[in-house]
Amino acid sequence: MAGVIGVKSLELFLLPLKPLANGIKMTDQLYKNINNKVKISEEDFKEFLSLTKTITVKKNEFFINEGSTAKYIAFINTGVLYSYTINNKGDKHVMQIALENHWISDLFSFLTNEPSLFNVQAIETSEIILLSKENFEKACNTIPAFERFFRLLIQNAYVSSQRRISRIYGNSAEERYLKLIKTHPKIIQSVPQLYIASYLGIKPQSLSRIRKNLYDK
Amino acid sequence: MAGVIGVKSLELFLLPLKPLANGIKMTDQLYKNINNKVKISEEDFKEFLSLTKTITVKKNEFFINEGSTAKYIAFINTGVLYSYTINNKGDKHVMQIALENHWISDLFSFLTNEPSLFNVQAIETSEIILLSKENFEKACNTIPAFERFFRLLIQNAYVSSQRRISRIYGNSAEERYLKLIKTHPKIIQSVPQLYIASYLGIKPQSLSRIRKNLYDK
DNA sequence: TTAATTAGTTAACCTAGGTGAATGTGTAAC
DNA sequence: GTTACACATTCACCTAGGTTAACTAATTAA
Repeated sequence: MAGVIGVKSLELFLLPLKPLANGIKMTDQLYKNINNKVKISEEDFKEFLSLTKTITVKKNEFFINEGSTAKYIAFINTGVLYSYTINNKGDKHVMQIALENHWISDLFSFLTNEPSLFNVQAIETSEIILLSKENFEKACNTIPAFERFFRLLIQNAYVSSQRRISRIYGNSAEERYLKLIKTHPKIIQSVPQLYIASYLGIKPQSLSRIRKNLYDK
Repeated sequence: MAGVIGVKSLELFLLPLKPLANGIKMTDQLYKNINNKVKISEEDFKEFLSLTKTITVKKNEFFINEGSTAKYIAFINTGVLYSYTINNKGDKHVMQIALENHWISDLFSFLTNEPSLFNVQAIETSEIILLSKENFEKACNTIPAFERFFRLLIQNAYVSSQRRISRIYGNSAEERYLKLIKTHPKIIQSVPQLYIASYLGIKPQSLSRIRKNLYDK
């Protein structure tokens, strides 16, 4: 499969996890992210944290490989990851771009243990907090707020994919591009344009042209 | 909102539910549909059935109105329903077409009690089995197999919307049309072409042209 | 530091699908 | 019945985005 050659899978890098330099600040971001959706006590959060491990994914390293089961769900502390499929014609399609303070995984594979349909890869070296399937279930069973949180996460993933279909059908590529950079301005600096183009469903040349038209105006 | 005028909402028709003529056969289909995913005992199924009510939705009647909360999830015994949004430009986009032996609702609204983003309407007079939110929760709490079944239903809805995005990005309208009628041949007889076109993300004229090209070959 | 890749831009040309308008067809309403 | 309206087809023309290819940055590897 094109692109996979020469890049080691994350699995190899999982065990040697190093303690964080700025541990407090980073988990703070995760705490806010969760607390934004469900109210959790600090004790519950600490218990949850003990179930996670924080690792560094190097640029272009794989977090999930298409065909293997997604064993983790990840919260991005710093950095950017993206997920994509390669269809039977050999075209790559970016499905998700996940910036700092967002979650990423192949949720379906993670939940069902079925082989993943996506590759998930780091766009830049990123620090991510991992929750394994096993500990995910532990957290859901022992901390009711987390069960609720993850249910919301899944629901939101579903809704945003529905919204994306509506956007594809109802808006031109230019409109979708403008919407994207308006809601996620950081994406321009941190994500190569060819991935943004793919996410929007167009070719890199077309995105170039669209940008030219926009800035000529 | 265009299309809504003169068509009564389902809510008005909910109470006078009539007993089914061919009750046994119909619930049989539902039993198979559930049992296909999770193994349930006949007693559990009967308990589940007692939580549902079967009604008739007349042609063009609304099952869910955009903006109001989806109070029910429906299993289609006979007939066809479809869901759609109307975006801010006034364009209608068909999001789901649900034939006999399928489930339909606005899952997000149903699960969260948020206002629905979709209209769900009967394409032809249909006989549907309804489960209310209240009884959905009862079923999930008292019958573990049902909790599992509905979790699977939600997961599948999510995956199929992801797959749809891949299909839109990687295939031409003609390819998507061929794929659709191959997997759901019944759709041609029971769904007006303009809805099929909208579901595929193209205009009715374009679908006509595509069909012409196909059958000229 | 340089060679080799990978990413981005531009331009000429092509094509799938959109648009608008005319025409036909089936079916519901009176 | 016939009037009306919603659906389908066809055609001529238009346009957003694809394709190919040449050229220029940027990165990365050696």
